[in-house]
Amino acid sequence: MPRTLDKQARKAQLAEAVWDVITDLGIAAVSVRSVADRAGVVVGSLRHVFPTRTDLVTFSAELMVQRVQQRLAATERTDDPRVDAVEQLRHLLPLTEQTRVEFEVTIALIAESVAEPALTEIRDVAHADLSRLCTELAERLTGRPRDENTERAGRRLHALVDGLAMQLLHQADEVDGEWAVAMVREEVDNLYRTRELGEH
Amino acid sequence: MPRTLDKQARKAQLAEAVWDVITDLGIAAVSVRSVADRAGVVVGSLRHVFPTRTDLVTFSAELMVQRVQQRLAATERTDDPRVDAVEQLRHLLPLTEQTRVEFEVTIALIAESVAEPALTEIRDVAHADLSRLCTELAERLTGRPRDENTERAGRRLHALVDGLAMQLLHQADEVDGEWAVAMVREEVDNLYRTRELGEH
DNA sequence: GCCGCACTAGCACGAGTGTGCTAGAAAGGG
DNA sequence: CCCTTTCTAGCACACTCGTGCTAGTGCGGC
Repeated sequence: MPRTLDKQARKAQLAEAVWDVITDLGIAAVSVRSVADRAGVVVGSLRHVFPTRTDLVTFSAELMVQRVQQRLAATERTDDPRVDAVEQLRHLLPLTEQTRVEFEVTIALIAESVAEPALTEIRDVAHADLSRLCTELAERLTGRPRDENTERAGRRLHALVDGLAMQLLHQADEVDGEWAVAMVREEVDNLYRTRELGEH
Repeated sequence: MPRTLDKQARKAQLAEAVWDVITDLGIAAVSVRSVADRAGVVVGSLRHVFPTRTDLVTFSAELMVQRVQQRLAATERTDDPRVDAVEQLRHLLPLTEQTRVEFEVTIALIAESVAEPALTEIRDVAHADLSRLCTELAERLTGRPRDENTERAGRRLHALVDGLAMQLLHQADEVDGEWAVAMVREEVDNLYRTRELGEH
């Protein structure tokens, strides 16, 4: 086998360049040339890994979803389901530089998905996963099996987190966003309280 | 004065063509040519009204915000603040073809605003207006003057509506979305209940 | 009538786009 | 050593883009 490079690392490097361009110049500025420049690579090399622009942007979308899910899975568990829930949901809010980038990129990809069918599927899967997570959290918090109540609670939690994310995006970077976390905690505590009600 | 056309109507016609293109092909496909084609007008005519692309898209953003606010203002009042609140908030959810278009366009404009500073301002103003509406609704529902409690309730309401909108967008067109309205109603009823608590 | 301006129609240019293609460089296996 | 395969580098083509510009067209006012 002749000279071979770490293809996964190269792909990740290019995907990160895509995110850079999106946050700096917007999704419209994402072209094979701009991304190659940003990654410090010539167009030919980029196209050796991603033959078309669609390949490039769909991969960066997939990697983004994957990264978020890894982070979600990596939050360690405690014996208090409330703490766990808040800790996981916190990772979905644009509170840090990283999560802020993630959210901006997500918005851009949603906007682009009208023209790029492959993105629609990625987005749908990610959304369904998030929805499932929220429902599971609701089950764990209330201590009840899945029924229409826990499902509704899960959807509500999901909506709250998405809406708070939207609001944090409109808020300047330096302003503190812990009020949003407090609001999530409140919702989580409310769900937990119904469990205590049932146990009594 | 030589031959003169209704400039406002022409601008609106072109703005609607912009929305059409966004929902069909995505924001990336919005060009002076595609929009002129969609509106059944030659590029020269479009450019007589909107000299640059930026003028075109900022105006369509402004018109969109204006339309939504007109509809909000046009919802007639009853003597029950709960009914009023739900009726107004319903207009912010992508439940009909029209509101669905509005939401998709909003997403597209958010994505584009990274590259187009004028859009950022429009978006910020619209978001602040919506935030104010939600706070006012919270005040009216609880029957309390503005304080940190009603403000938090307003933010919560706002987040819920935005999040539900996001979820409805991911839901196929034909599926019923009244569950989201029910969730809004639930939240509104909860706020109203704290008023009864205070009155007792 | 006919003058003047709002409007229509479209050409032209330079820049940027995605992608097909080819030629060279580099590195591991024989 | 050389040979094969991966990767790099870049040219070329057809196309779209925004915008500057000019020539025509038709209507309202005099």
